[in-house]
Amino acid sequence: MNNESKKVSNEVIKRLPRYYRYLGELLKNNILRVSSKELSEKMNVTASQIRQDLNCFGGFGQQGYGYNVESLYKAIGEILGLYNGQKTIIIGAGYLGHALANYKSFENRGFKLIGIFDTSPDKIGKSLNNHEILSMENIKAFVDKNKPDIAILAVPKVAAPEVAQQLVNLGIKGLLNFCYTDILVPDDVSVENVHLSDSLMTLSYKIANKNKHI
Amino acid sequence: MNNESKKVSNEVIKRLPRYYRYLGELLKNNILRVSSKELSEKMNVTASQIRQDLNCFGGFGQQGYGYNVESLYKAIGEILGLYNGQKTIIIGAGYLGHALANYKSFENRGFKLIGIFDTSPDKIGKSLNNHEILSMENIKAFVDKNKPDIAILAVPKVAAPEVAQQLVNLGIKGLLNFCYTDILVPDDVSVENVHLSDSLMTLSYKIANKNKHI
DNA sequence: TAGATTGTTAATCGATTAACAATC
DNA sequence: TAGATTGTTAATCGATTAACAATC
Repeated sequence: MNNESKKVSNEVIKRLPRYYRYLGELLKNNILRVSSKELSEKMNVTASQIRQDLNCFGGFGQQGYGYNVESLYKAIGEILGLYNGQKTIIIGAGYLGHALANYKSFENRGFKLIGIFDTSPDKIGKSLNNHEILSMENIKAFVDKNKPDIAILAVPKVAAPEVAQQLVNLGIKGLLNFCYTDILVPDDVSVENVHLSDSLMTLSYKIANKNKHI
Repeated sequence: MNNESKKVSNEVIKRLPRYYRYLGELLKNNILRVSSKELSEKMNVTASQIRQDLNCFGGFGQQGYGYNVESLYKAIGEILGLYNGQKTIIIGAGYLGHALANYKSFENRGFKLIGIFDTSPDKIGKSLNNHEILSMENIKAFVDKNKPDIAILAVPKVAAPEVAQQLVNLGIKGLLNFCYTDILVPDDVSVENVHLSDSLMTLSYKIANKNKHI
């Protein structure tokens, strides 16, 4: 579609949310302008990297002045697709599902929670953060009707591959996967994994090998 | 301490848990040996990368044969510090704290949950996965006595910096941070962040820009 | 032994940093 | 205008991949 775009590296993309967060803080503190140098000191990265990263998407700054905080904040939000009102469903109403359903940043960042699903009769029909927990039996009808953009997978690990497959078949194009398994999807579907075990093990490594890194 | 060790890059460290997971699967399926080529096909990485990564820590394979699954699995577990029985506490007994306290992989990977803390009188004294929720007022005494290795931060964002500081002052050397804020710690303390908002935004970007990546 | 596959060195590729002309 | 800071090119650094001798 956009034929002038060169490939933006994954490293850059992973840094965008962090820029967005720091700019949001500045905005909250009524700071109107920031230079790459100032921002780099706050964020503990190089000014050069910030300028390179931003210039993947366009020239947002002004020589001699720096960047307008508000307009850069909005531009990055735009790039991240946060103003698309992405409709989100949560699959699995266990503790993790509860935590996610009550997660404030959700709505704050432009995501709209539109449904929560589970298979357990104990949970179906109950209310969670103003949403009725729906039966997985109704998921097809729901997705056909409401066309969610993102599904958050918070089911037990064993159920993950089947549920993921089902969601992909129904046409969901984005999965946030909390299950401790890699999920195979077609090329036109995006998956982002949150593997708590991996984070915990990485931390464990760092603690165990701290002396080697000082 | 280990003066022959060259610095292991962060990229390599982040991949170790995934190797560990795949080797665990092989082991579960009674597969005794694996070559870097076979593993690379399963994991969708290059065989060269696997061999390079492993050789940061030693020669675990055997020419003409490949790797013994069980001994490599154990070796990586060792490297990750999973057999150190790392004592872990959870700070914050909200939905996220509940999800974490009930997280099975925890104990499966050698971490020992030894305490859960909260500030809310509603929660203190209640039981969570066989642990009594303790008051934050008692944290100093608890840490002094039980010397936990890892603290998982699952408190509201506003409380995060103060609580983190408190934990560091008490001598905790590892923090798993679920709060949406960067935490500043001394050099001898390790922090691993799990920023759900970041993952969600990265996913949002991928969905919004899918066409550019095919 | 012949075949397979490692460990390791060398080549390539990509990401980060530095430098500086352009320009506000 | 002079000073500041960007956008962008060039240099450096590091990570990934390829190649192959060593060896089981």
